[in-house]
Amino acid sequence: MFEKEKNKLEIRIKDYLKKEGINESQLEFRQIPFSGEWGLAIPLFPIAASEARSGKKVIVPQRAQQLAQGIKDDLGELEEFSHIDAVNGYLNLYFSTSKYAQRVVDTVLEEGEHYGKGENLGKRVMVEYSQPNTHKSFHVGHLRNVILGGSVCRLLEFAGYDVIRANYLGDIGLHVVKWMWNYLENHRGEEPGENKTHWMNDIYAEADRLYQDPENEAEVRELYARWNAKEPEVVALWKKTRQWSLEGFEQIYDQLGESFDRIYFESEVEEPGVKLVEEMVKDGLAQDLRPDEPVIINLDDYAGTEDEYRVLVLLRSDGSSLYATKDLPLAIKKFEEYDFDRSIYVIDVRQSLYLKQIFKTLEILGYDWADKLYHLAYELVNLPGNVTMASREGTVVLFDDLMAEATRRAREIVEQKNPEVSETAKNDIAEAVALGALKYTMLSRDNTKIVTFDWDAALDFNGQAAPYIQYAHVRAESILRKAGGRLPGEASFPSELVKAEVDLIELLTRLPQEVLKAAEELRPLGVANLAFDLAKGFNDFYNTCQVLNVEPEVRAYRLRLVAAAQQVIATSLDLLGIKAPSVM
RNA sequence: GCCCCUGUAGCUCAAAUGGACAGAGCACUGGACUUCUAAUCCAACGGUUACAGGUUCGAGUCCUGUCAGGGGCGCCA
Repeated sequence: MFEKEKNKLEIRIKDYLKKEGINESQLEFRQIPFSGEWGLAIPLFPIAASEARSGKKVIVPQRAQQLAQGIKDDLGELEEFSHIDAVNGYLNLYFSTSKYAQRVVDTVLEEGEHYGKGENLGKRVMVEYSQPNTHKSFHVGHLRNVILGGSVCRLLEFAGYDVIRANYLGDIGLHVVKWMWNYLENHRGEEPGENKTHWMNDIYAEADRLYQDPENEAEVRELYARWNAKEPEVVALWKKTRQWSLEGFEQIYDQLGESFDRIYFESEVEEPGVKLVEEMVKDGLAQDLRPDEPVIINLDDYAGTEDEYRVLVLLRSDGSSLYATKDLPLAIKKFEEYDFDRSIYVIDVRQSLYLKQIFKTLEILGYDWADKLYHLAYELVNLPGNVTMASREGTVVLFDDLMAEATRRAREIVEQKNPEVSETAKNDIAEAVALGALKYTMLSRDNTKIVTFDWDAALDFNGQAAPYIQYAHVRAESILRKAGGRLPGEASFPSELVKAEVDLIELLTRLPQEVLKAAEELRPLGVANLAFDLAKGFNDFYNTCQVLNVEPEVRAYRLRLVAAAQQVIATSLDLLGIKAPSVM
């Protein structure tokens, strides 16, 4: 936002530095980190240090301060800045607040929901996320994946990428056959109820228990063989039941506000995968050790490394497929279909080595786009005591159970805070708050950090949490509503702003850079933090500055500031996939 | 045995990618509703950034080692 000022300064400062005998210098612009202050900060340490390195006898901190002072004296008075300080080796330039405050607010209001948005980059990024297994549950561990993947997609889109959302469903394998066996055995003819995923999971969990019995296991194996042989009856059942799962997932994605452009199925890449592996064997790339051992590729041999890529098993000794068998053709298919500039796999950290192997294998196969594949790893959601969530162990918190409880609690609070709004509005608010809280918990910690799921923490709506941010948004909208819904078209800002105003305006300027950073690093955390800071800044402003009951000139500029804050809070929440309600 | 991640306030987490006095929330203590929604705000309390070295003008951040926790490593997904 301040490129013009920065460029102008840079020229003048470099001129000064040249006079000091410093020809090559990289200027670094930062924000002044003091609350209530607003402007550009330039550390002079790097320049002093490079002088020291080039043999000049200087003491770096002293020299930095000396340079800062020299530049300050050389610059004299500048129109854009109220005052300039040379302190601790930094050159601090404080904005003339009225002019810049107005520019920030005007820019936000003019650009509206596009404020902070990047130019179209003409680059295509595919993001694969969610990847649930059909016929199974959808638990809180899966939730982190969808929330992270969804937010990353939004960030990339906002940053200017063309994003393709892909999902990859595990629709084949032993778990499916177990499910079908139990269905035929104990639930024949039944249909899913309202909540399809939960129902599917109950049958699966039961199947898994029954499978422990060797007799049942034998029956499952037999059904597996019939299914492999593509017996029409079994295939028909598979398709029908898979559809139930898909509809169940659709319910969940709707609720989460996610949708996909392309859904891949494991079943569609299995055959191509087996063929590909056979070819790799024929070409001498893979070693076929059957019948006693599987088909493998020794990646360290190709990479010239030791214990880095290890051995990847491509096909079981009985000829049946593995994950790797299918992930190779899947990657190829994705590239053929979408010709992406980048392909991101949102998958938990345990698969880091595995994906590294897949990418390496594709490289060995000669696909020059293999370097465009990227594994976005994130840590698990565990239960207290570091217990991993697993349907088979019964150690899971199902998404719909959590969602129902969170919504119920949110609903109670709405009832208490806002008894006069309509029932449907109450439900909408409760859902937005509950879902927002769940999402924010996942997004406001780093991808590399394990989330320990705890009911009390997950359902705590206080403090640094989505409802706090949503509430700030509600307050802003409320003021705007009471003002009559019309904003003054223009308003000049006074030269003296109070601290809360300056802080809030400074926060507004941070959105574009945070979005850029978050998209680049595939890390929504910074935006999550900014959303909270904005809300805090707004609440502080709300508390210290009257908007409606003040003189017209003050009312005018503050109304515009409120509108700008409302916009930026809404945008940052939107990037996190969190709804910004008008009332709560 | 090798590789990856984590270790910051009692608890849960931040920290503009090496910069100014390490910041929030929760919990605890005290205060603020007749004024734009108190799902709010203010104040106080709380730190040798696991430990030991090193690099640097400057290290929570980079390097080496140690300790602790988690994860991964030929036919699970």
